[in-house]
Amino acid sequence: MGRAPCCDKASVKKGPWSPEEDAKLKSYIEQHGTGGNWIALPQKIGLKRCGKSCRLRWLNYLRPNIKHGGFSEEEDNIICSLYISIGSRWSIIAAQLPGRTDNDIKNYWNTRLKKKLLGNKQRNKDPNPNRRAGALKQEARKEVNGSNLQPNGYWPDPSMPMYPISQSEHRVSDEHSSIRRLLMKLGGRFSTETQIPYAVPAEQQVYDASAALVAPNSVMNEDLAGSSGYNSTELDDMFCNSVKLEGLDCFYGMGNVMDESNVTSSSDNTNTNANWNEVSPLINYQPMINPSYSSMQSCLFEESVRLGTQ
DNA sequence: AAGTAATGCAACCGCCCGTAG
DNA sequence: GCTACGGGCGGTTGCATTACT
Repeated sequence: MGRAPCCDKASVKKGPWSPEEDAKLKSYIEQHGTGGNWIALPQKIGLKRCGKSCRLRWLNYLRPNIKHGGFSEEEDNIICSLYISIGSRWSIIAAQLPGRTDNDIKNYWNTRLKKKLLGNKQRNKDPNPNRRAGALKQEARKEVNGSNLQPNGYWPDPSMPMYPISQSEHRVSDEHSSIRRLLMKLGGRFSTETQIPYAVPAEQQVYDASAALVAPNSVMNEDLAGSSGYNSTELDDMFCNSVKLEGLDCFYGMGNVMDESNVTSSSDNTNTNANWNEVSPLINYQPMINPSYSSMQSCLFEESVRLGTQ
């Protein structure tokens, strides 16, 4: 016997929320709170919606101080760094980015960050947009013909074998670990500023495996120091003593502070699973050895070779 | 201008977990 | 200890918009 559904699916409305529904839900929660029971809430306010749908709408859209879009480079780095360490636990990642929801971050990762790493250019950032579609069609044709040349200048470039698309499509489960390995080698630093708009000469595409060995956290701290104004020793002390770092909220809670349950999760204030103490021991930030687009390309190439030999 | 493909995001689905009875 | 239930989460889908031919 299966579980009883949380609501009568035949009588609840689905699809986009109307402004009226938004207003009803928002005003009720602002006045009365959720009452601790999302399932009962829609009946109370006369909404023909599933309780889960109400919860999602509130958390992802109606809640105050929600930020949409416009991810900064710093946020990119945080997302990538945390993805290295904990994988696709979006609610935990969202908890480190005030105003961001897990859904937002998940979408951002799936639609942009991942594609950046895999070498796809964003449409709206294409320096030569008129050529893009034609180049893509050419790529498709050449893949069919067994060629890997990329005339548009984007990675993978002519000197590097392409990540085999037909195979990768059947390796969805490998993709997560593959990207994680890539990010680990890159040390979590991810910047659009480092992208280069032309093909990387083959002689520059040598990946220095020795340089990608795990480095001490203090090196990561040097990175933080650069952006925060603290030196690495101060950072070490602060982390050890649970001092909240101004401008480094993403690392807030690495000590006992978060245990006091007063840390606001951007995704869900009641998210008891987003326990930083539980997760932080798993996190091993590594430095960006060579934060260039070419090094990312080389890493991914190496990864594709590794997958191809499995 | 019309048609097509690609993209981004809101919303849904289904599973897992914690907890009350 | 068992069961039912609600909350929470990650994965996936559907559709509107945008870019391009």
